[in-house]
Amino acid sequence: MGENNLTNFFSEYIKQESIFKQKSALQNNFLPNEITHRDEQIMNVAKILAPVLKGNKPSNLFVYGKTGTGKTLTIRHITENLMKTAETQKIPLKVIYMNCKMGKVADTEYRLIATLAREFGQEIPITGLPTDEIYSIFFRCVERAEKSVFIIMDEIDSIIGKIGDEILYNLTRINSELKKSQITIIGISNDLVFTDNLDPRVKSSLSEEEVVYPPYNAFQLQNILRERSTIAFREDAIEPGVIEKCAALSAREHGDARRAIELLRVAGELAEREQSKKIQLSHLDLADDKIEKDRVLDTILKQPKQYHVVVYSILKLTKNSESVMTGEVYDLYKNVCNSVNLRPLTQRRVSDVISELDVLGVINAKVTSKGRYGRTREITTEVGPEILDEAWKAVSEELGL
DNA sequence: AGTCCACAGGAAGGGCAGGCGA
DNA sequence: TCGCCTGCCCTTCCTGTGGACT
Repeated sequence: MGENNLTNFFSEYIKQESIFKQKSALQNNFLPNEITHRDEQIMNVAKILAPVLKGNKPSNLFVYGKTGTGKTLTIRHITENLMKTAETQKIPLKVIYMNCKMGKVADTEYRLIATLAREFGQEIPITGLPTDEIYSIFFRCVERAEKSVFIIMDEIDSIIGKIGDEILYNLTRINSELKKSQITIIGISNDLVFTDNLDPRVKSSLSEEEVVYPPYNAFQLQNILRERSTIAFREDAIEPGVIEKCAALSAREHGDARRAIELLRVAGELAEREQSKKIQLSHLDLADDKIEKDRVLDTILKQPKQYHVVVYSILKLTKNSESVMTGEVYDLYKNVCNSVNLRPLTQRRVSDVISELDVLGVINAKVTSKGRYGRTREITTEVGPEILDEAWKAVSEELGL
């Protein structure tokens, strides 16, 4: 492309009206004014938390629901409103939001409590203090603040899985020693059976109240998408039927609104890149593929090198035949390892790698018996051919083959 | 009915990194 | 800062097994 062409392209690009009016409305940290189809949950949570406005301690609360059911969104919505009211009424309230999945912030007991204490302006060394000390520092901070404190622990299942439930026990116990302040814990979890694995003492004190968020159905997703799209897109930027199809595609999975919104955003981006004036049904299909492709590629590339060799071997073998067996994969795997100077893992381990890849949804591996010819896994690749191609290219390149 | 293939997948332990308490 | 502990990856060794073949 010559220089003039390029200049033309850029000036044309500026002139071209964007499909988007406010793209941030489709970003996942967007906080809409109105939340659709969650009235019941919002009212329940609001009733549980409201006593704080009269100086009483609200019950601890647990919120369950699969991803994209509006848990984080509604809790943020409610607490923000609560804060406003508390401010005008001069009620001392502090809300701390923590996402427990964020590494380095809240992935150990020490860090988590330290993060909480820092919220009160307390300086805490990154390491070095005994955990007891951290607790008492935190305790003093809270007591000095003379406030009602809400601690929102999002994705709480992920830390409890990692560091155990003792931390929750300690946090709830602190409460009985506080005189001028009080702590209310709001746990948010994707895992519906999460509390079953908790220590009974923790369980009873923590899930004093529970609110469950069911998945959205296709109809509800449509409404949500409509609402967001009127903010996000120019008028008439969407062909009829697009919203309906987008909702249907996502409802088919498990009513994940986050995914539905992402799908619409990616479709919009693709439409814009094609310089199309409207989002069409075909853009949705492309977006669906793109998201899946990115997901698969992402998960593959995130794995260590050994896994790449296994994936490489599987992809190479499945080019010629529908399905392959563990043994074939392992033979090729060993050869490939030799040619890229990598010490091969044992078959036992590769067998585990294969089943891990299966769990990740990169491949399909089913144990079958071939009778006289043994028992093995039948490995197939279920994702589309163009995804395989990209994966193949990425992995080959990475291995230098 | 019995054999036997080609693995699956459990158990135990080695070795290593990274975090923890002192 | 250093040893200790823990969790993770991996190996070794092992037993288990569905069904085509004899």
